[in-house]
Amino acid sequence: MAKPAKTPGVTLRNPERTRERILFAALKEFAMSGIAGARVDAIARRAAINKRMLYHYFGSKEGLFREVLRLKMSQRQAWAETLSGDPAESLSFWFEAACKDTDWVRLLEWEALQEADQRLIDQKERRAATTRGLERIRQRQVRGQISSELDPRHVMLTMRSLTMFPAAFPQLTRLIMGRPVSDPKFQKERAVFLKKFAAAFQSPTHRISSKLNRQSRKA
Amino acid sequence: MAKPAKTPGVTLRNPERTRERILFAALKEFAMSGIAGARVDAIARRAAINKRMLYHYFGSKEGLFREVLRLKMSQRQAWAETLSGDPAESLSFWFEAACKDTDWVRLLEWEALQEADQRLIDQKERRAATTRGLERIRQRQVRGQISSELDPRHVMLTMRSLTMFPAAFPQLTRLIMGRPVSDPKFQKERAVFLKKFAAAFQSPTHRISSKLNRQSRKA
DNA sequence: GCTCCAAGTAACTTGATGGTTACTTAATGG
DNA sequence: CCATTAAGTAACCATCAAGTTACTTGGAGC
Repeated sequence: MAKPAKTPGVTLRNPERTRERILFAALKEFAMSGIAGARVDAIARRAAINKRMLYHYFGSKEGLFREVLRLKMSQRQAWAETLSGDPAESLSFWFEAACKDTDWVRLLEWEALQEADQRLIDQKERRAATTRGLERIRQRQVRGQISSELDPRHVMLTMRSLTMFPAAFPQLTRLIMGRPVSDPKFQKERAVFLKKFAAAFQSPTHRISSKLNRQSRKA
Repeated sequence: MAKPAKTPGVTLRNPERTRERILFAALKEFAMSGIAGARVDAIARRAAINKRMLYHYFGSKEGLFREVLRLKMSQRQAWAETLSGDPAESLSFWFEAACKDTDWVRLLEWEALQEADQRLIDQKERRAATTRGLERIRQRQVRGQISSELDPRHVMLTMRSLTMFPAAFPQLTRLIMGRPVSDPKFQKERAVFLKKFAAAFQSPTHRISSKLNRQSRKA
């Protein structure tokens, strides 16, 4: 009997599915507790697999963490390349993205904290992605969407700061804003603010003319 | 024999000194490894005291963490009240402060990550301090140093973002800037950038006039 | 059907770690 | 002096958690 293939998805043994389950469960646990705080047993329980399989596929807790970070990173990067636009749009867009994908922000935060100032996990690809990002900023400078007076690296660092900070420090944000970061009202309000604030990246001349236009229209 | 008081500082038993040693050691260990990652034995070793004393004074690891946070917080707040000034100055100032006192940034980061969205540690005092900070921003708005069009809360959140982010995410900063956060060259450069960038907080009219002046002078 | 390997399981080991017990000793005040 | 209390020590323990051992079983190819 050649068997009807393997009745896809209903076989008892299913390495890929198991791997994915582990990765997804690990993402959640690592985002929640970090690499030191996460419990291997908890990951196994959440993934509904035997703990041994985790070592089978990933060797160690650290190995698993690396793989989780790598996976999430590649997902995001593939996704990030697609969009471009003026700072006003991308600022608020990335801010909202950070609020929605707090797992990612937290993963980066855990990475920041453990950092035994050793080599980064996917250093090479991350460098490449960063370079591409800087290039996109330069293009926008040419197009006049961003002031050419500003160093692209500083622009990028500034944008990252503005978009990620609230999700990274929810307790401070709440203290300042009086609302939890998860509150849609806060997110909306902040997005609006960032759109206005994005003018800071525009070249002085652009900014002046647009402001003057808007004001003269009113008058 | 009435004994020469207690030959201050050289007595064998010295509760205050012990307490301080523990707190200082704990600050270091907690900043380095977080609450879950820090080893009580490591704290005891670093403080050169017996582990038992730690429990004698602080009850538990968490209790110790709370006390450390509280102490550091009160130190900083007392210190923060002193200075005021225009955004250009305070932005770069607080940025440099964050780079220098990474322990503090990391402590806040650990707090952000553990946050079982429970009540904050020194909530009351922190709320009060935040309110005072917002008040100072309003004063600067009145004085015209900050645009009155901007919501003080958003201004504050933005300033915090800009000043703390690099110290909070050294790995990202390094990726973007090509230099470690600890590099004085980076710090200087960023401080200069922030001084320029602080113009974003000034009211449009102010900005326009100053820009126009500068440009017309050239022309 | 049979073999063989990867997928999967349960129970165990080993070491670390937060917290404790049971004790000693310095200072203080009457 | 002496009693009492707080500071300090060393050895211990229960627990928890990462990683392993030793085993079973599904399924693909022959």
